[in-house]
Amino acid sequence: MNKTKEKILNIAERLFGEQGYGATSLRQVIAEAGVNLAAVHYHFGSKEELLDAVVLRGASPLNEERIALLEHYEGEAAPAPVAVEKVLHAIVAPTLMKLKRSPQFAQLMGRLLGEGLMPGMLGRHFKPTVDRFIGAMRRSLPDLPQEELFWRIQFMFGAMAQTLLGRHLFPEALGGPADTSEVVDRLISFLAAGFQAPVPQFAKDQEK
Amino acid sequence: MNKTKEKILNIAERLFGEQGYGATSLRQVIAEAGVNLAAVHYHFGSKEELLDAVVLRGASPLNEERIALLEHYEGEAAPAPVAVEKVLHAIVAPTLMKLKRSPQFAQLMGRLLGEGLMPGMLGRHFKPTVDRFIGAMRRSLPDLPQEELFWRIQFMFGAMAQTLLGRHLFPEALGGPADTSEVVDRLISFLAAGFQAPVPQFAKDQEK
DNA sequence: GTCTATACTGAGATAGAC
DNA sequence: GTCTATCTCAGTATAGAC
Repeated sequence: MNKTKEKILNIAERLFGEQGYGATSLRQVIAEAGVNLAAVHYHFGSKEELLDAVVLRGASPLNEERIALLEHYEGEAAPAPVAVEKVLHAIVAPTLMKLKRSPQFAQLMGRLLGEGLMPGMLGRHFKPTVDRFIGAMRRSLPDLPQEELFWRIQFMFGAMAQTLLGRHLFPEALGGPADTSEVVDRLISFLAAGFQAPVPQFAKDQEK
Repeated sequence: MNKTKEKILNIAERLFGEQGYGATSLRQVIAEAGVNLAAVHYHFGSKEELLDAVVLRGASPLNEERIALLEHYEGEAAPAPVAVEKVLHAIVAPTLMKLKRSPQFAQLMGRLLGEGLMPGMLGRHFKPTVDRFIGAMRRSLPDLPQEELFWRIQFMFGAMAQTLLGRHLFPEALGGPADTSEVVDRLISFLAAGFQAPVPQFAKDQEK
C-alpha cells in the first residue's frame, strides 16, 4: 500500500482512539505523520471517510476472528445449539483481546458507540457479523422473544463499549492493569446471566 | 433566572442531545436562541462550561429523585438490605423516565457516558449519587467481591448509556415507540441477573 | 451587570499548479 | 500524486454600548 496513505491511517487510528474522533484535528494527524493536509483529502476524501477507513482496516480481521471462533464452537456442539457462554465468548473475547494488541483501535470502537457515529459504521463494517451472532444466539435461546433478544443485545453492546473504554469510571477501584482474559470472564459471566434472565411478563404477552 | 441565559441553556440542551456536543456549534445555538454569540461566553465562559451547566441543570433533579427512591426502598426493607432489583430500579427508572420528559437531555447523558463521560462530568455532578448507590448495592450483595462489584457497575452504566441513546443500533427490530416503563423492566431484569451471576473463580481467589 | 460588534486563530475542505 | 493557496466556518477574546 502507498506509504503516505498508510502513515496517515496509523497516526489517525492512534489519535482517534486516544483523544476521540471529534477532538482530533486533521492538522494534528498530518503533523505527526509528516504529510501534507491535502494528502488526506486526496487519499480519503474527508475526515469522516478517513475514520471509516481506519475502522474498516481494524474491523476486518476482528470480524474474521469472531466468525471463526463461533464456527469452531458450532462444530463442537453440533447438532445441538452452542451454549450461551460460548456464543458470548466468540464475540467478546476477540474484541477485548484487541485491547492488548491494538489498544488505540479498541478504545476507538468504544468511543464510536457513544459519539453516535456507530449506527452508520455498524451497518458498513459489522452488520454481517452481528447478524451471524444474533442467529446463533437465537438458536441458543429459542424461548427468548425476538424483541427481548434485540434489547439484550443492545445492553450487551453497551457493556462491551464501556469495557473497551477501560477503567475510566472508577480508576481508583479498578486499579490494577487487569489481565484481559480475566475481564473477558467477568463480562461473559455477567452477560450470560443477563441473557438467561426471566423475561418480564408483558414481554411474554407481546409474543404471539 | 435571566431570560437570555435560560434560552441558551434550553437550545443547547436540545442541540447537544440531538447532534452531540462536538457536532453542535455555538453559532447554531445562538442563531436558534436569537441571542448574541458573546452572550454565551459572558454567561458561561466557554462551550465546555455551557455543557457543564446543561448537565448540572438536568442532573440535579435526577439525582434527587434517585436518592429519594433509594431511601424509600431502604425504609421499606429496613433493617434488611434492599433487594437488588429495587436498588437497580432506584437508579435506572428515574434515568430512563427522563427519556419521556426531556429526551434531549437523556440522549445527551447517553452520549457523554459512552464517550468516556467528558472527564470530570461524573465527578462533578454524579459522584455522590453513584457512591450512595454503590453502598446500597454492597449491602444487597454482601458476598460479591469488591472488584467484581465495580466491574459490574461499569457494565451496568454501559447498558444504561446504550439504552438512553435509543433504538439506534437496531432501528428496524426494535420498531415500536417502546413504552419507557417496559424498557425499564427489561433492563432491570437483565441487570439483576447479571449482578447475581456466579463470580468467576479467579475473582474469588483474589479476594482475601 | 448585560449584551453587541468585531477581530483573531485554527478547523475542514477545495481548486489548481507542479 | 503531491503541495500551495485560499475559502468558509468553528471557538474564543475583548472593547465598549446600554
